[in-house]
Amino acid sequence: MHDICAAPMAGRRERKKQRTREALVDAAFRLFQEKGFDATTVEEIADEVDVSSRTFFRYFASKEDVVLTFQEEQFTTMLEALSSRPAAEPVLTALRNAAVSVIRACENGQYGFDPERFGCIQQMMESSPAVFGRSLEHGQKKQSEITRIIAERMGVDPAADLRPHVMAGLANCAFHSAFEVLAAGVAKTDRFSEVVDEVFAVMEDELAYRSEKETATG
Amino acid sequence: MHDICAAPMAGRRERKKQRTREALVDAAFRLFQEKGFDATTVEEIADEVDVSSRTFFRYFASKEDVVLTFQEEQFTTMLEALSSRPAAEPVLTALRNAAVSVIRACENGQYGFDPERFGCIQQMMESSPAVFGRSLEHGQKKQSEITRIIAERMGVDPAADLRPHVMAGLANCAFHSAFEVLAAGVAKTDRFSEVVDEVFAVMEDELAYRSEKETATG
DNA sequence: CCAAAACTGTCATGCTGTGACACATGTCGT
DNA sequence: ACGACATGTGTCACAGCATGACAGTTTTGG
Repeated sequence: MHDICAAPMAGRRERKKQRTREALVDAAFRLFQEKGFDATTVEEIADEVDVSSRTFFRYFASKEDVVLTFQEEQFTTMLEALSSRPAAEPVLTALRNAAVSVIRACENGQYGFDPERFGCIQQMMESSPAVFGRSLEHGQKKQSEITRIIAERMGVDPAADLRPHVMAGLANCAFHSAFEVLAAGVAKTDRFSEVVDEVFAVMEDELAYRSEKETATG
Repeated sequence: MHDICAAPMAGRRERKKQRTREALVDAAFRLFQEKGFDATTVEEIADEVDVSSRTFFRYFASKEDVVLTFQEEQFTTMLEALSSRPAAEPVLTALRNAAVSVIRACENGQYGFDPERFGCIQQMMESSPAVFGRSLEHGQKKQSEITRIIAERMGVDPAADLRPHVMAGLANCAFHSAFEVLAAGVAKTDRFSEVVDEVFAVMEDELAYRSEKETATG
């Protein structure tokens, strides 16, 4: 109860939990890839690791949560990347660079990311609406953290200024669009990072072009 | 079986179905507002109309579907508005005007929209993640229709050009951002239409501003 | 008025997710 | 090493969503 050191591997119990968790994730992804997300039941996943279904739900709030765990990791990494972008960069550029660099890291297996699993997630997003929906939801929930960082970078108060919120939304939007474009087969490449980069490019170009014209709001 | 006239009110059966459907929607929204979306069960809704739960699911694919029905209507109206925007307008301006006009119509009770129900939906989006998630999902699914119209307007092939996809994504994004901003209490107004308009304005201004600077992607 | 089509209710079933309680295991102070 | 306490797990029970199957009823149309 002293909490002397917040080390990740305190005792045996912690290690065991960690192992169980990883085993569950492994089993889940294996089954997801074999039979698809929807066709895989929580019971099957739990059986594979030889724990009860109840235990599964003590580790993950829902079946989708297994997948979202990785979104979470990527997201955290992205936030760090964003924070360390030079202050001289325009906001959208910083977002673009941060996003692209992290996704590239996933694809290349850097920082402990598993490229195969990354691909598997992409597949599931396309094939299972439930996963996709939860992912959108998760992204929206996490958007506030991006907003905070952007507001800091812009030197404005996020409670009184729309702009950081909208910019954070654009980042989220870029992800979704990239997914949609990839699923629709419109992109020339299969690399998610390149698609995201292109999407950002389109945003910048298209909106810049737009601003040359009149802003007739009538 | 002749299908001589495709009139909406063919026979008594059709009318009855329509009445049941409306009764279900009414009951659902009443209960949602009383007890909240999550606390309301399908059985309660069905009981209120004196039909079985099974019948409820013959009208709606899910509980969330009751709410999404209205999103659907608004969306359709928005597509029509978009199609009839003058071709001279830049794409984003057309999207902005189409979106704002439809939302204003909802708020003012035009075209048969119920402002009270519109407000109720807004409330539920904020309070129930399930509804919000499904709404995002739905929006993403419907995005392709916006894409098609925009592609037509731009005179490009949506199967080979990213731009219409990204622009459609921006429209979706504007909605989400508006919701988020509204829920966070950042906006100076409570009118959804005004918030959406502002969000579009920020997109245009901010990205135009950005384009003045260098596009250093390194 | 009768036969086909469509709608509904009932029943059975599967899956997700949660609460309660007992049992086993790990942890920590002494 | 031993006992007290905290924590994790299994089992059981349960509510809710959603779907398939089948039988009974109403509507439709000739």
